[in-house]
Amino acid sequence: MSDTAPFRLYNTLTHRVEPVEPLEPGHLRFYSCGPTVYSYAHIGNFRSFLTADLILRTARAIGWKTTYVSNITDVGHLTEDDVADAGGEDKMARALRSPEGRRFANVWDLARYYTGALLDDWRALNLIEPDVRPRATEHMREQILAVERLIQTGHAYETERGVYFSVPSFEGYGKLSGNERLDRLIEGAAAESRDVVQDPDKRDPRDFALWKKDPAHLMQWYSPWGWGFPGWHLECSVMAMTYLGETLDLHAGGEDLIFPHHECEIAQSESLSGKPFARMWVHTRFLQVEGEKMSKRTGNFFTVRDLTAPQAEGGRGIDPLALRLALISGQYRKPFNFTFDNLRAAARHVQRFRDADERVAAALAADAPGDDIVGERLQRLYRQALDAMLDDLNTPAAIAAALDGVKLIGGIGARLNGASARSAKAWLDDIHRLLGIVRPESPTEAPETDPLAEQIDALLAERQEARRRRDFARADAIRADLDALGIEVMDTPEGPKWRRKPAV
RNA sequence: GGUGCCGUGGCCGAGUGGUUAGGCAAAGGUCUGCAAAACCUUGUACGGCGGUUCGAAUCCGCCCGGCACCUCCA
Repeated sequence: MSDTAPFRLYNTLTHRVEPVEPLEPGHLRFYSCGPTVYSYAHIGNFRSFLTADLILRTARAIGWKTTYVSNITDVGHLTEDDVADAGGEDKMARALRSPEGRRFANVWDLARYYTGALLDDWRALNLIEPDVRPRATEHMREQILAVERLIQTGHAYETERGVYFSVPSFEGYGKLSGNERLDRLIEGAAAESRDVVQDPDKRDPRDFALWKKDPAHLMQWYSPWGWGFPGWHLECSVMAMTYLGETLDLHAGGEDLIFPHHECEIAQSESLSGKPFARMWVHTRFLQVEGEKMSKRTGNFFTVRDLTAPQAEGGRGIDPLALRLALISGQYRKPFNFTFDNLRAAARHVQRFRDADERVAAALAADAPGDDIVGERLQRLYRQALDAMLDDLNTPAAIAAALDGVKLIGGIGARLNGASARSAKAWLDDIHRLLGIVRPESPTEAPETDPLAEQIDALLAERQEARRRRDFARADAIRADLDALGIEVMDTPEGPKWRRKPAV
């Protein structure tokens, strides 16, 4: 694939869409900030993870090798401290005290549980498994060593409460976020009237914690500065450099991470290595839900499992692939409004892909003779989809091309001979590799047996018998009964088929 | 106050100087006992005001509006 357009992404650092140019040509080294595992991940988290996933899929589609690292933050960092309570609150500790958290013996147990839940959601949404999924708690030694080195080189200092990175010691602070002027920062922060607890011994208000001394924290490690825990920003620097080298090709995360998290990562990492930390930064815009900021208070807060769990288990029974498609239906960099209308459309689209896939499989089995009448056009459509993705992940355009292909396959109908079906199959495979929306990639634990299957089959048999007698009133009555059960019946040349009606 | 993203038809959402985006919803049609699915047909929109141009949704200026971030916290 040497004739492709360049892969271009918007680089927060330069404020421009520019070609992705791996240090080692054809090998993308990529770090994506993962979540803190103190509860179930929500759909906003997953929008960011999906951006990373699509970057990988696109890179692989043009034949690149990828090394993908995405961390799990399992250290209990502090919550925002609106109440000016001393030192804020450990997120893990708070989660442990919450109604959902009481069943866990301790914070470690809690972190382990929510890590598992994250991985389940990850697979359900067809996200590519990272090559390395490092955990902050498993890289304590590296973090402590990094702090020691920063102290030795004059980039950090110790106070009674912790160890801080000295922002004035790093010239480039602010180059990512544009927060380069101290007075403006202070002005803005003051305007927010946020009283955050400050360590009075800090030398500069911008200095940030590398290590916090806290004998009360539920997660503690012993360090040269006594018992405590690492600053939040540090883990990503350390784990990224451990697995990807001192300079990464690409670093991604949610837009909230631009400042201070990524700004601080740059300061630490470049002070440690003396080299550029990441060549390119990609940030995913926050989503809104039904036009509003997603928040628990307004009741428009959704975790992945709120939507995908079966209705019997309190979820909404939404196809995970429909959720995936809905979440990527807007470009990652634009404001995105997640609505149930979107979700409904996505569910239909996923169903169209699935139907096309099945139709093609059937045609493949039948293997009717004839020339390939779709291959060329499908190839062109794949090309369009790929080009769209290469252009700063233009998912709406890519999905449009994919839907055009589905329509093309549908339009062929019965004339889908063996040769055409082979082309269509190859096309669906390609589209699926690129966008991940055609089929589930990991086996679902629940087998596809519906508890009502027996009853449904009996009713369908009775209906077939009624139809044979041309007793259509009876047949339609049975259809209505099934409809009441949430079952949709479709009469096909091969006999009746049924499926559960979509949840949205 | 600073920084950044954005404003397209009923809705979602591409397009970035002149030629069809695509989808959802809606209406009509083909097919079907009826439905569903699939396919066909129907939509001339670009926040406002100026400017540049033969020509602007697309470039420039101003204005209006939306969203996000702004320190030790995800």
